[in-house]
Amino acid sequence: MVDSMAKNAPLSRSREDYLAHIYRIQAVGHNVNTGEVAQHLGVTPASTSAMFKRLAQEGLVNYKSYSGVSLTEEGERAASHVVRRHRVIERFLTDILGIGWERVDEFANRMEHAMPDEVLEAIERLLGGPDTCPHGYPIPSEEGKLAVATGQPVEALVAGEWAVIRHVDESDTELLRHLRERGLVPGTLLQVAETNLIDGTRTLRIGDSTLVVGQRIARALFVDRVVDDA
Amino acid sequence: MVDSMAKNAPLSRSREDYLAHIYRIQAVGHNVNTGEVAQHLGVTPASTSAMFKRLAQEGLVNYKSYSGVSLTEEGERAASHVVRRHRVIERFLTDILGIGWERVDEFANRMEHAMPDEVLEAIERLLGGPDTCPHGYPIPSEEGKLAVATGQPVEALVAGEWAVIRHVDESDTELLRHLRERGLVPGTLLQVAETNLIDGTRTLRIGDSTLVVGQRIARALFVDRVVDDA
DNA sequence: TAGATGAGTTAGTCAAGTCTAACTCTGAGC
DNA sequence: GCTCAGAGTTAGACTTGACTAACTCATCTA
Ligand SMILES: [Mn+2]
Ligand SMILES: [Mn+2]
Ligand SMILES: [Mn+2]
Ligand SMILES: [Mn+2]
Repeated sequence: MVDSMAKNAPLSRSREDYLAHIYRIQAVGHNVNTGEVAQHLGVTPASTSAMFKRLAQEGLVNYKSYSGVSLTEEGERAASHVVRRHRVIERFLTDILGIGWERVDEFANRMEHAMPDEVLEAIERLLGGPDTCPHGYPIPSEEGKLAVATGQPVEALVAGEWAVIRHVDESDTELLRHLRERGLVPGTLLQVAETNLIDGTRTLRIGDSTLVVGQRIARALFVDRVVDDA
Repeated sequence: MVDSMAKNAPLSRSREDYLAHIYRIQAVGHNVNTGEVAQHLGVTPASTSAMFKRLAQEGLVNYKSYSGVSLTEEGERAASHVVRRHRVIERFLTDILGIGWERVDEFANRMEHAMPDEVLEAIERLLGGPDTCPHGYPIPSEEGKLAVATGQPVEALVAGEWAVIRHVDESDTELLRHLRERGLVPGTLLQVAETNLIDGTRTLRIGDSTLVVGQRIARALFVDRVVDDA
């Protein structure tokens, strides 16, 4: 309830993008350095440094020169709102409008900054309160609570293990189309039948069919192990 | 087909707003002066002058100092796209999301700049190709063709005349709520039963009921006369 | 433990878009 | 035809957020 001197000016588009990317990097446990943020956002490290300083001044991140940033409580609140908008919009685009999941991340990146709260809430009601985006990432609640994204890359599994796909890397359009065409979507149960350590390929069993995938895919699919109690 | 040196950089949000407002003013036959645009956009006349110069340089408007602007062919194409997005979004907000018509203009003003073409087309398909916004204004076609908005204010009618509401002024939230509650929406048939020239009120007959309205409403309702062939 | 390497920061510049204050043009009324 | 009020324009400043080029710091290696 303490409002901590909140000037209620809405955040600029730029700030929202920086915060959301910091949030996503933080969510996978990495510590957030200038270069990684710059790369994700397609700006120079110099610009990122400048923005880190502004965000720190405004109390949205903790920033120590040469050692990266972390979100403050206020920054995390703001960031989770943006990520929430992003993921709900993605769901809307795929589920209601029928747009392919390989394109919705890009579209949501634009739309996430221009969506009034009331509109977002109406969309969420229409969708029936989804809890993940189409790529499997959890949607933060209104209050900023986020279900922890479990999962590790298929690369980490050994032959014989069963697993369920939880989420997939959403940054590569080509790869996403590829995955969907092969049924490699969140929720799918699979078994690693064979791992070929020479060339990095894996043979996956999905239902009745088998599929050989290379390293690129083995790193983009995040799964939870399932105990084989057959 | 002639591309006339089109650098395909997308227009800035600001340019889109200026162009769209110029378009709307031009559509009702007014000539477009600095002050009116400035007022609509909530900026100073100085800023508007500066933008007129930029738009002229880019070939989007014809501009002669001290005598206003008009859209070039290219400017009209760009402007009609923005207005089209605005009005389709309004329809989406009212018809699919159930948001009240008094708020959708404001929301659409933000969203109109962040809506990819593919998303807009999908929304339009979902709506079944609407041809007006919720307030009755025509939606320009993809190619920029616009059905002419007919209609004159109720103020212009004399006692006894019948008319159909075509569109309503959409800028005033309070007024819009008021109108909807009284059934004064596009498509409604009414008769001016009486005009009181002393205080500017009119008595309207709608279906079985009558309604006394003042000047504010009489100027906000745009109607087409209907011949009374009873 | 002294470099060297590369990530990160600072300094300086730029473009877009806004503002205020001071000006200049236009046309309505005399 | 003057004149002058008000609409419109110019001048100059500011903010945001980006860039390049030159620097500085941290760390890893020899
Ligand atoms: Mn974005
Ligand atoms: Mn996603
Ligand atoms: Mn707008
Ligand atoms: Mn409308």
